[in-house]
Amino acid sequence: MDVFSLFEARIVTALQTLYPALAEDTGLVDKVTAEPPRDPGHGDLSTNAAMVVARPLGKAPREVATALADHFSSDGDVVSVEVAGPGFLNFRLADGTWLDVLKAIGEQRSDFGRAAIGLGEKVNVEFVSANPTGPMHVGHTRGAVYGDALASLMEFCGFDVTREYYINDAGAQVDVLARSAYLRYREALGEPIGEIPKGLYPGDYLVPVGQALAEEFGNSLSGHPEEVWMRPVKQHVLAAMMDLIRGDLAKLRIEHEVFFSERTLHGPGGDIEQTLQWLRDEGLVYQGRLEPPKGKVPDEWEDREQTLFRATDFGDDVDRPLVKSDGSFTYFAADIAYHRNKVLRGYTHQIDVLGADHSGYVKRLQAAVRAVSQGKASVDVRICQLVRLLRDGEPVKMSKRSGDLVTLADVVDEVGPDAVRFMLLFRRNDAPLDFDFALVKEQTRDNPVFYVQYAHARACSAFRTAQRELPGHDWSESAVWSAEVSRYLGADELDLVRRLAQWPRTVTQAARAHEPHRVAFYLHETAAQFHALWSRGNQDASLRFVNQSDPKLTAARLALVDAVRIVLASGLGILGVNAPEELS
RNA sequence: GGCCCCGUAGCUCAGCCGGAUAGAGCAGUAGCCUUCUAAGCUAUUGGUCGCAGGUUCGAAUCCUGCCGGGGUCACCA
Repeated sequence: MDVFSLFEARIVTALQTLYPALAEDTGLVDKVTAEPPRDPGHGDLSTNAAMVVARPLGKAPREVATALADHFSSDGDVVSVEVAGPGFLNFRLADGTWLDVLKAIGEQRSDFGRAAIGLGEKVNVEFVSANPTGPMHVGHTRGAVYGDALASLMEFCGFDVTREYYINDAGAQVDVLARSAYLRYREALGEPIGEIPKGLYPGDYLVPVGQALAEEFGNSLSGHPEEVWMRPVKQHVLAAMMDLIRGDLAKLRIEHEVFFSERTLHGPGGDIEQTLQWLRDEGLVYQGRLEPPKGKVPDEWEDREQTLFRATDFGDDVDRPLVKSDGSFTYFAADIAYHRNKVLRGYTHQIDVLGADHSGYVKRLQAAVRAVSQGKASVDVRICQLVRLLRDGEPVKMSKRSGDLVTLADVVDEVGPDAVRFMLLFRRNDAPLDFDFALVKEQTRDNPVFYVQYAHARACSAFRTAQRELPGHDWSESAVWSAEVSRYLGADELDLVRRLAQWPRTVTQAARAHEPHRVAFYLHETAAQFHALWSRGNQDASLRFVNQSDPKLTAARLALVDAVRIVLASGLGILGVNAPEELS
């Protein structure tokens, strides 16, 4: 139950009743908004309706507003309507309306706020897709958490979501990986290997892979040319790397439903060839030359005729090569085929979560999806900006060359999945982020993760307190909801209900914008309001949720506390953060 | 040089599809615990929303140009 969207619909209906000319205007619903005013002094709900329709009606905004106000003045849910400013309409809603919301929370519980805007539509969220050449490093973490939370958020809004991981297992880097693993295999057989040659992966994580290879194959792969061992080693090491990555993701509570292998797109008759043929049939491929990039020309620039995709027809800046000089397909050719594959699997809504270094890649992906779906599908490419790790206020240095990258596992093991997830989601994805170890591990209100979890734990503790101080009553979470909330809840409590009533609205807006950080901010603000209400009991014991002399009052207040708990748990659930019942 | 992202209080950042007097946290200042609820709360100081135009009833928000910071730029993945 979303009070605001409910009123939005009623206001539109009222407008069309008052002004039949508006019945034709189907765009009206999109333009008219009903939202909580920024200044609570303006009431509970404010609409721009009069200002939006005034011009097409040829009337003054305030005149329309007055007519609307009259229309709603006899409404039972409305206590007062006022025309304000240039033509705003400010509603003050009856307490009963808010108490209805509270009851709805008690009835719907974890389903409160769940929306149907997705209409079961299929959405594919592709995220992480880290190269399968080693463990995940911190740079991958943000995209991983963002993609997962976004997927959960959209599921909560009624989308049929698939979490997908694209495995880049087709390029030359995988051969390098196999060679690196082969070296470790020889090492495991007791051969001296000395320094890891340049160009191979030096990481220790390949040592166990070499040992496993030795166990599986004995020395049967030893002393043979690459043609003999490349296939089995590659297969083995790829599987091992994906296990490693899945393990890293599991630490963050992330699980993909689909792992899509790039390799399966290649080969005769494969998706890439089919896609290329299809593009040729559509006249979207041609042989041509590209201008060298403006500014500084790369040293190895070679002017040659290439097989090009007409990306500019679909909004890209230049046409893009599909075939490399050695005759193999470009990465982008595979990517077109991959996104076409997703379209053929029925995903008209695609979301790609990429790292900051891929920002230049956005337009060509959108062009690709537009082309292969003939405009029927679209992809929203979300770029996650860099995370800077801080320890004692100093940036943590990460050198790729020396191999001392900070891994995802290092960070999660140190601060825990809850803190990592919340901190990364407590910021817009497209803004850079500082991750301060000291702050994230702190257990004070300065740490937003802790602050929200503490609010949840406090809510739970109120029930335990009731049990202790008022024994003999049923203080289960289901029992308190039979309380007479209308009789016992005061103005400050209703203010908290007003905030809880914004939860459904927050959810749908965050989902539409693909911005899970809005959920995190909402939770933080809700926690703050709850903490404030709680603390009134420090000054005045009669304001405490648990009142030893009045079980009925206690029950009513605990219903509210439970509602807070439900919404906090629901939001934390979407973010993939635990909602602990008590803090240790 | 092209493209993308960012520019809001001393610091870190929100600002919902354009909405009313631009918000929060930190830092600063002034308060609240011999803990049934202080891992918390209350009050308060502080801003030419990078600059200049445009669109309109109304712009931090949309458009254009500039300034500053970051990323990226045939064939790598």
